[in-house]
Amino acid sequence: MREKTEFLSTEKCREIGQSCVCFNLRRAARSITRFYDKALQPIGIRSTQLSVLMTIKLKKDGIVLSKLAKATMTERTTLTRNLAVLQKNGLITIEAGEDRREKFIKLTQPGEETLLKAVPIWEAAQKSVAEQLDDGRIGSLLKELSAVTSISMS
Amino acid sequence: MREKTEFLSTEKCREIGQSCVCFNLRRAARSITRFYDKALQPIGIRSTQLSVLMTIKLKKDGIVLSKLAKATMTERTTLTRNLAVLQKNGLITIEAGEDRREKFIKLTQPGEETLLKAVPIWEAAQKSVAEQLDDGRIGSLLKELSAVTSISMS
DNA sequence: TGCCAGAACGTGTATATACACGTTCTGGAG
DNA sequence: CTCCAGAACGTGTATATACACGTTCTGGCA
Repeated sequence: MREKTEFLSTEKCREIGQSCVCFNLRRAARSITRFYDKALQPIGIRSTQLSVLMTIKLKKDGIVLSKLAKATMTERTTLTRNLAVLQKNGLITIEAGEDRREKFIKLTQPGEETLLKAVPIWEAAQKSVAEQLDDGRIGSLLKELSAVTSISMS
Repeated sequence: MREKTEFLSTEKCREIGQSCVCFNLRRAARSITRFYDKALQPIGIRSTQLSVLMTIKLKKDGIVLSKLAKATMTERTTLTRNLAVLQKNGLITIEAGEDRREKFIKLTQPGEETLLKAVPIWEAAQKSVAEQLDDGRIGSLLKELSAVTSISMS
């Protein structure tokens, strides 16, 4: 067992920084989030909230918390906190189900109206992104993101 | 000005959810972060912290906070908080520069050692991701992420 | 019927993120 | 030299994220 002179070259660091899927994905997410959030600012919601509202809207008569968590692929406890904000702002209601363990999430009227106002804003933002990427690249990007999302923890 | 019966179809919602770059990027980022974080758990750092340490390592004699923020594309005030954790855990030092407005960030010895231990872990995680995506797709993914990251706020 | 495994959920704690606003400091214009 | 515009940074506040742990409740088994 002789002493090894371990050494981490700056080259190696640079290579890791440039190729790390996690870092590059997180950085892109921060950037795109700032972009969408700024666009949504006039109607007082953020991109995360929009995606939650959209997912709730998919179910006519409300959706159970844990189902919503599964649909958005958010940690359940994260979603609990996110929903609390939406409830505070009057965009959703949270009520106990018949099975009293369950929480039913529903859109309120203001929630519906916010969604309506959000759609053209979202479309403009999405269009802007599509234009700033080469056309067609959004399709392959989404496909690759989907693959990343379903990476298993084995 | 007649009353419009505004209506948001579930079809539209589904389409938005499936094509929204922001939502899909954030979701993928959450997923990949969980993956890398779990891998890094044995050495007590997270993926975000690893990328910060790596970026610091790129500069021999420390780096000024705002430069580091630019390099990692993190909000400066976000980085301030992230660095506080690394400092608390003894991985970096933060000291005032000659220009007393500036803060110099440097790796400590434990910080260096943590980086060394992180490299093989990172390589294994990255390799695992590469295998679960089709080969070559990482390259195009990184290219598209780079394009997304540089989207302008115009 | 009584009981318990498991489902569904909340809370405590910690990190990550960003905007608005305030503070300190430097360098140069006058 | 004085003063101030701008640089560099911190703090308050709010949202987003996730793990560990605890609580409540349901349905089925003995």
